[in-house]
Amino acid sequence: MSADNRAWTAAYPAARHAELLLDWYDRHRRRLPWRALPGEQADPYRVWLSEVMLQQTTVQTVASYFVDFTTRWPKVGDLAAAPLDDLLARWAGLGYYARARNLHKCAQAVVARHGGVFPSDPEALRALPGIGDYTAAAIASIAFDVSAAVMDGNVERVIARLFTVEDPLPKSKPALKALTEMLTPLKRPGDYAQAMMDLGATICTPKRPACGLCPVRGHCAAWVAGTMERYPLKAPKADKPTRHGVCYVLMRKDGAVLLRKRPESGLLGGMLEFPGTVWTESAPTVEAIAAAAPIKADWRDLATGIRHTFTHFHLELSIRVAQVGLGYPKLGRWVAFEKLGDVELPTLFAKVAKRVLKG
DNA sequence: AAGACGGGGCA
DNA sequence: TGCCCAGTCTT
Repeated sequence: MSADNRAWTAAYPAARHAELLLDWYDRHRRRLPWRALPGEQADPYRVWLSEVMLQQTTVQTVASYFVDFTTRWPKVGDLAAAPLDDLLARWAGLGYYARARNLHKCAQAVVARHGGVFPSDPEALRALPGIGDYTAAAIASIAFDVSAAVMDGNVERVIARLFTVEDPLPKSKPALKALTEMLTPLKRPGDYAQAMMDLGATICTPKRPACGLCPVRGHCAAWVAGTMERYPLKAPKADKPTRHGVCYVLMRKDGAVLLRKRPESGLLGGMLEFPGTVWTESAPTVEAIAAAAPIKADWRDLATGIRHTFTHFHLELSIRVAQVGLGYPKLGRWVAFEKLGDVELPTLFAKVAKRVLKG
């Protein structure tokens, strides 16, 4: 850290910063389905559910899922009692399906370990499935008024700019966390955390931040220097390989298609898929393609397949289609084509279905 | 410490 | 179309 940086940090007016931010939040707070009204106590169940959904996922995407979940399962005990497959079906499209499996485990643990009441202690929360540092601090501060430092990607960016942190992420995380702890107030810690995240999402954006609207720009080292977009610095990322595969869409006479269940853990764990080859970096051999067919049939190759990008690889998936009569109950799970939206089908395979429909 | 793990938004 | 975004768990 530079001498300038140390001096700025040592002299930082943390109390004034929190005051300005909370005042801005009171005037501009976003109305979101999971937020309590001003002055009302937040429901820990709703805070937990929303925070898990918001991991790696935008507010816009989460909103409708949150309403659906809380309508269907109003209390944590309702979620704990639901079959996992029902939960996965409603989660389909949100991604990171381990979150849904852990959501179910966590609901059951809250019932079993805590009598159906969420604990307020960040350490106890942190011990529950699917709750890490971020979510534990978010629940403790938002639902229980515990002064815990909440740091997500938005907060990391805001802090890196306020203090012109020169170390790249993820190496800088401990320093950013220490600065967040220094700034988090004892009063209204939950509103402070939500204010920082709102600021990062709406004003202190990755590109072209709207500093003219920022309540704390006068206390922002990057704004003073005019170098906002330089922060946060990041370590270079590895490039993604491309994998290839073939999948089979077997259409039954009555309009149902054949699906099978993926293994409970790993990529798209516990979700449904169209049968097919494994996905490999070298294109699958003719033998491997033939061996992956669910039955011998007159398979027709679609002219264009699907390209889909996962976190760590691209996938090019070719599609083969065939028709059969009724029967074949043992082959897998038959689902009516128009009911594919109601089952635990990840977006990748929803794209495959859509492509088949278009020919 | 590094890699696994989706899908949506935006240029 | 291609690039960016970013919590938790596992190894």
